[in-house]
Amino acid sequence: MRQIHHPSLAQITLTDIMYALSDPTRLEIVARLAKADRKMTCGEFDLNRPKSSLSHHFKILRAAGLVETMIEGTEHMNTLRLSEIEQKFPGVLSAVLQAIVVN
Amino acid sequence: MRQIHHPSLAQITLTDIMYALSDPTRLEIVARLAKADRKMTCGEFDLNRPKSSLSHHFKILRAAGLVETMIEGTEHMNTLRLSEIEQKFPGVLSAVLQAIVVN
DNA sequence: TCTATTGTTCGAATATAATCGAACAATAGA
DNA sequence: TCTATTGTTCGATTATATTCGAACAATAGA
Repeated sequence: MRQIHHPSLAQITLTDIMYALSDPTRLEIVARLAKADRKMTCGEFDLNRPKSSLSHHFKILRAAGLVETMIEGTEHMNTLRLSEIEQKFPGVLSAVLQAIVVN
Repeated sequence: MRQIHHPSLAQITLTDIMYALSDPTRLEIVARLAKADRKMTCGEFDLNRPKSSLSHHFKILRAAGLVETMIEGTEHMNTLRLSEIEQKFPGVLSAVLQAIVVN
């Protein structure tokens, strides 16, 4: 477990971002992270799904570069990489987040 | 053939949009349509693929609400539904288009 | 050292998507 | 009516994703 890989800004692609956001569960996770604006453990999002399924979705969010996960004890603390994504793709993620709130 | 179904604004979902934009070929089609800013036939995008594959991608773009196709003679004229999508999800598609141009 | 907690990985089943040739449909124009 | 043009639909194959239980790994705290 120990270390978790995160892509650098240069490695993040628009298609990966779009793909990660095309699943309702993942979109929900991203929305909750944005709204909370703090580190959240995987368990806090009590979506109605087994651990292994959630772990899978977090893996995709991390691989896309949307979520950063830092290990603190036995917990995995997740944050949205909002400012970084905004730097690379200005307006994309912020507009998506706004769209989730409104719609 | 005759008529082609297009979703109404109310039927368009963010996840469908994200999914449609997660494929490089479709993203390319959307980018070309935006840049051209005019009606384009399917054949004009000479992507290196068989007709049936392109037809499949256009179908998904239409179903997501991104592309409108009007039949003129034997040709199918495609346009981006940019202003409509902007109305429902302000900033999302325009930011994506900008990101394609820059990156 | 034992146990509880948190999350990942594995493996297998199921579902969804991409790809492309061939056949088909609609229309324009000769 | 015949033919060329433009795309769609069908059907089959291959590739990717999703889902979830079970086993595993890392750590904290008793």
